[in-house]
Amino acid sequence: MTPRARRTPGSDRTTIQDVAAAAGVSVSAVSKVLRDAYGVSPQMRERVTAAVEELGYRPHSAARTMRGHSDTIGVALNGLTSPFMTEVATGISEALEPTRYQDIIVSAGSSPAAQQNRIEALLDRQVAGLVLVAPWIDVTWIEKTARTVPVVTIALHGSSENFDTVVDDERLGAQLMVDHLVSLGHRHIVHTSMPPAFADSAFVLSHTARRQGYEKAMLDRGLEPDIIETWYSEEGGYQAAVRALDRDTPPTAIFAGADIAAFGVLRATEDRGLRVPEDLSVVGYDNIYTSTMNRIALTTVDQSGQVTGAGAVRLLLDRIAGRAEPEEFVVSPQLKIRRTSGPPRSRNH
Amino acid sequence: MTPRARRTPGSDRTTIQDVAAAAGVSVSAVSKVLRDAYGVSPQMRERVTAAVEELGYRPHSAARTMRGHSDTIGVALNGLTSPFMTEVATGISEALEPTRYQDIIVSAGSSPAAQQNRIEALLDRQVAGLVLVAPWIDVTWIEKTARTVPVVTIALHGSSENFDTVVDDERLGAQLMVDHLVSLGHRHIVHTSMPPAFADSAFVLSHTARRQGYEKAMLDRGLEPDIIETWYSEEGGYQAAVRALDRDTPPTAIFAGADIAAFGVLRATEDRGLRVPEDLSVVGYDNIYTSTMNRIALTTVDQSGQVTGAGAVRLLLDRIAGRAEPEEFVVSPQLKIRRTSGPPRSRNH
DNA sequence: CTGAAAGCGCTAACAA
DNA sequence: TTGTTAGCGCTTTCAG
Repeated sequence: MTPRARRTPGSDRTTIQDVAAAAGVSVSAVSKVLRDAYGVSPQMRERVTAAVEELGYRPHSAARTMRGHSDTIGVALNGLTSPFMTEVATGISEALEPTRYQDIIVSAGSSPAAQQNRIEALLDRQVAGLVLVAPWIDVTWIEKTARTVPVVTIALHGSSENFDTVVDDERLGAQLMVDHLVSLGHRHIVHTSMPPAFADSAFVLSHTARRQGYEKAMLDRGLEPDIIETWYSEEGGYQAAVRALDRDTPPTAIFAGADIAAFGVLRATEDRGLRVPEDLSVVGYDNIYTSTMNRIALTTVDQSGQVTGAGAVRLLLDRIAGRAEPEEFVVSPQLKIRRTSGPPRSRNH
Repeated sequence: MTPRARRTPGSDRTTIQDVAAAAGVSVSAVSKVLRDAYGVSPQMRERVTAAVEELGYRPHSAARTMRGHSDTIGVALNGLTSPFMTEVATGISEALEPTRYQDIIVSAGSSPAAQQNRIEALLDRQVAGLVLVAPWIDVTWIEKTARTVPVVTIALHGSSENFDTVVDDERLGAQLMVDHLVSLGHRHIVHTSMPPAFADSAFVLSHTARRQGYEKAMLDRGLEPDIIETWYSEEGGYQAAVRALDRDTPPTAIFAGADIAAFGVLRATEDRGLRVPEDLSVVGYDNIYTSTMNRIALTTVDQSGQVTGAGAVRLLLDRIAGRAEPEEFVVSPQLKIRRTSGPPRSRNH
């Protein structure tokens, strides 16, 4: 029962061989018990379980993986800094809790090349499935990848062939917000956005869907869309606000594409001594924690990161189990009216 | 039945064998080129590289791992919700960028059992090293683990034997804050903390170090420490503030152990119509993004998550390279004086 | 119901 | 300098 001389690193590791020897059974028996495979007698199960317990045995993940048995789900985020991202990640982890899968997260960065690189690294690790959150990557590449491994994307709007998608209904969310502002009396509403991720594609990322929702909602009400393209960041929001407020006829409301950008807008109003919402209504999208604080009280749109993450997991597990037709899971947004929006001052007429 | 008929192991994957065949050389030659090992002729290198390129070959990570060649660093966080955590994680990723290692992150949860479980899962994946951020785990277990795999902890204060530590000098940070408040004229300063992680141990986690720093600083100035133990959360801060303000002689300043708790304190002041800092100074620790906003402008202590993460990587790589003696890397905190702290109202005597 | 044995893709002796 | 080959720890036919 002495395993032959080991010479590799990690020589003190308990292997399935050790367990088999201790239990006085074959390795395949141990393997079967471990995997709950069919055809093991209760007493065999018991002996093995006891040996596993006693030796503190844990299966070698890489060895399993080599036989095509990965129980790892890879999650690629394009950064940990956005609270929505982390909420999604938390939702994924929680949804995976009761399953045999565990997730590993990589922060993939925002450049397409870096993201692709990190995702390939995940693939090299033979993940059982992939969740791509707001992938800033050519969709044909995703389609190709999805033919090899189950994939579900989050925040990518469009009809996929080989992977599933989970999206917030951002067109609706943007519409809710425009409705809110219009009902307050606003006519000139600026939206801050950022450049589309894909040049010519049937797919768009969240921010573009928000922008489209805004455009349509404005047009539907006979109002003229007014979009300023910067970036979803505090500074981006600030820049956009400066540009909007420098105009001859500044807007009465600024609808930032993201809460973080709305904070930049807020900073611009403070710089100029404008009161919110009396002089300018400022609203966002995402409902991150900071927005809920009493001193901020930003009117925004909430999309549950928890629900989003959990939906992605459900779809992914389905797909791992064999489903091949693409599915889409749509999360409903919810308007959160707080104190940064109000009726415009009737400044003229 | 097998649900995953799609990916028969070996069917569509390009292996090192394929590359060898395509290049007309042996597998070991390919392996050597891939690993930049000694003893390959330039022309061999070129042929192999060309074949790798053409076939789009990528090494199978699990197979490498089985030969003891992991290039994965595991990072265990006890949650993604704390901005400091994510900043550290970002720092780690960035510091790993130029190396051959890549990090994978697991959100380990806050219960010791769950954390241990997730860390073991990382170990099963044969990581080359481990970064444990604020591990809420029995240190003897960490010591034991660290004898098997290189480990560095973040936010764990104490002298380790088998692993390295990166800490913010939180005792100093707390002292800076007490100094600041005292110099403003405060005498009665309440500190909000949370229960120590370890019952009897030479090790303490950040929050306990902050508390110790506060206690010592108060005592050094002949002032009486006044600690309320709740939790580092908005609600925890709120509860602590309620208890402090309900006293016969309420404090003139509350030093929350974390910014997030300070926000709860702020909410309590709003509930009671207290002005900050006129009626009460409120300060925190961490300098998270929200605290920097103009509308919050929380006085706090900054500890760079970037520097912390990068420090952890440096130590870990050193240790992987062979260093055995434990090292400690101390990050200096910095006081950020903003608008929630000011002189106490001279209400009486 | 149980066990022997053949690999999974790769690295590292060891030979040539 | 290059190639051959024996495993790493596990799963999985396929016999017993």
